[in-house]
Amino acid sequence: MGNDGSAHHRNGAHKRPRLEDVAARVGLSTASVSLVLRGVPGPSERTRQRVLKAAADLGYQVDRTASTLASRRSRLLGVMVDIHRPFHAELVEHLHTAAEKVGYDLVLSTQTRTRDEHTAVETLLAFRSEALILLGPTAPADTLATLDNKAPVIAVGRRISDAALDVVRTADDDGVGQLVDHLVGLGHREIVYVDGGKGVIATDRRRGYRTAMRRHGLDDHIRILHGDHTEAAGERAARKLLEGDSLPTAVLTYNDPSAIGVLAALARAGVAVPGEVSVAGYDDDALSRLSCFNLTTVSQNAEEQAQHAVTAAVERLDQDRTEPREVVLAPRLVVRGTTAAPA
Amino acid sequence: MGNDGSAHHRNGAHKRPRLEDVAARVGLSTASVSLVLRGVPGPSERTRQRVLKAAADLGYQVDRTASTLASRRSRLLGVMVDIHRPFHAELVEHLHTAAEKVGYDLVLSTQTRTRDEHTAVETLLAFRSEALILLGPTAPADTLATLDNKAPVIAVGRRISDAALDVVRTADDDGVGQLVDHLVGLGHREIVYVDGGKGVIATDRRRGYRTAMRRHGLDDHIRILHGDHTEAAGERAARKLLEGDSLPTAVLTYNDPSAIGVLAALARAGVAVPGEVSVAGYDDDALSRLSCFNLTTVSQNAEEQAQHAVTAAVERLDQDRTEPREVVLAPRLVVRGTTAAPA
DNA sequence: ATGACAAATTAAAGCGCTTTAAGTCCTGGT
DNA sequence: ACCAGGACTTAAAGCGCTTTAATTTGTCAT
Repeated sequence: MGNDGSAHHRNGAHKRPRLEDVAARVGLSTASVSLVLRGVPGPSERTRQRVLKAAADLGYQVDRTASTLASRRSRLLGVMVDIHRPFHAELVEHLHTAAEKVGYDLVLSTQTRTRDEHTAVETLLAFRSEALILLGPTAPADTLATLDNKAPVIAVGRRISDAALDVVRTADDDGVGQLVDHLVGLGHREIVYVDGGKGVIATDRRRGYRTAMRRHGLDDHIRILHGDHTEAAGERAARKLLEGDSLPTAVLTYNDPSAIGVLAALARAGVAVPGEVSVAGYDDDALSRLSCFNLTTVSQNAEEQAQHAVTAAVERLDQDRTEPREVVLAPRLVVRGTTAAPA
Repeated sequence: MGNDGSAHHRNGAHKRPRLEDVAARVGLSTASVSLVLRGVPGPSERTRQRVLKAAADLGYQVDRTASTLASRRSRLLGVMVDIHRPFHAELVEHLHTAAEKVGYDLVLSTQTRTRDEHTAVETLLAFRSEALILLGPTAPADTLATLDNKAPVIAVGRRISDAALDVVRTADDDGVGQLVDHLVGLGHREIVYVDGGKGVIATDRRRGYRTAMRRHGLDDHIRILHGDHTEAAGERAARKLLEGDSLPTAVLTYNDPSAIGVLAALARAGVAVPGEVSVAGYDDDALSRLSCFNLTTVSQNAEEQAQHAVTAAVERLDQDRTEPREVVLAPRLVVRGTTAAPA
């Protein structure tokens, strides 16, 4: 059974039903059917019911391309993501619900190792995205500004200086500051920071560390180790620490993978965490939640960022806001098992 | 500087240029411009150059919606992913390059906790995807078969019985078999398997374990512990093992997170890996590559799967293949540091 | 010059929908 | 009866492109 009538796509057997087919079925014009299907007031209740039924019977589904063309609106928000980043996955999830609430749809385009930001964005524009939500864009500010002329750009997760763009991000310096506060509150003074290299975000986090240490009068304890965004960097930094005379009582890192690296190196050297040394990361990766790490970290609140990004887009599109706006959210400290009072 | 001329989207300042604008600029018809821009032979070389230049000057970019409508082809492959799964990210990356090579574009739609497969697929259809590449679909076979009537469906990563669908997957049973072979080759006999619960994939892997054990005459050593796809399941299983009289010499798990759970529980109990017990996972997650785990596992070869999926789609669309085809690839054993000869 | 034929170009008809202006049909008041 | 006005419905003009058939232009042999 079940081998008849399937896989006949090619032979023009049945193309997808059009508005006209539905209209013919109920003996009305396509205009009426369109009205009903879009929920526009006008058609009588009886007509509504008949059209809805006919559409359902035929399995009618509106053709986005046609309706976009006709209405001159796609009601589409283009989202550029890096599909390899778990945090982006979370953002996308919330972007979907936020967008749906205001009647927009999302079209995703990802950058990868072999597909750059530019390509990803072009794709979004080719789909007639009305606004562009860029997650963690790395393009220079003026490139983004140019892009903004084609469609409102909302940059998420990164500070952009000197560009009249909408930006939604968390205060990275504040996040690291919260970590420092947390550790100092526990009694730590020798708190080392493993850096994240160049890049706006790394810069902000580094500054956050410096500022917070100074605020606590720990200027003399400021110590920054070279690093990047990888686990390997964390390991290297930890080994460097282990070579020294005495260990600090706490290590902060640029991000979670780096913290995992620190954790691994310390474990290998038999250093107890958090017994002898406290460790904390940043980003609240899925990684950090693994019970074997149970890493204290900082969460960026994806939901809130997504919500603000969509709101920003809608304000641009439907409420003709024209002034750029920067939304800076406070990150949230997530205390888990790798931080404790010093011995 | 730089505040004039930006953010004027709203005031109808300059809409995106149309074919007609380019045509007007070079004094030709839109037909010619269209021909040139699509690389269709016909226009003279001189015309070609002039059109190309004009298009570049105006920053013209074709409007996909219009051209899809007019040509009755979208040249779009709809890809349903679960954006939270790292492996899907890898697949998407390779799907992009594979699709580009054959002149297709990808449109992505993700399922999430709040957005089910059905919604994701409807979105793909609304964009007029010509074929649907579904990564790890969970819908029942007949649902997929129905869908296949609207557009060719290629299911990736999951076995589908009794449906005339294209399927691309790796042989899960073979993968686990390779792990068993590897361990037996090292001298192991007491090899336990931590199950992945219900689901086609879990079933296949379990069977692979059973079959391989029998093949090695280890029928009496077959032991399957209850589990699922989570780290927590691995931990529970390991604790159960630790409660027993004697530990097995090796533990295989349904997937990598579960193996990580096993690793964590063993570490906590002071059991050396791979000294006392060897452990292996499945999937070659980014997780398993972390140096602190360095987990022996099985890789699914994303690139090859992506390539086959795109090929399958193209065969359906452009070479009117109508017979369904199942491509079963051999997974690849990845030996890392958690497996060794038993003590 | 002239006609034949190839090369280059274009007019015009859609694609499947939305939208606006223009109907059509009732109802009820006068 | 007749008309105003409201409630529905629809004809028709696109949206920005592709594509086919037809037209124009150019080239050459006669």
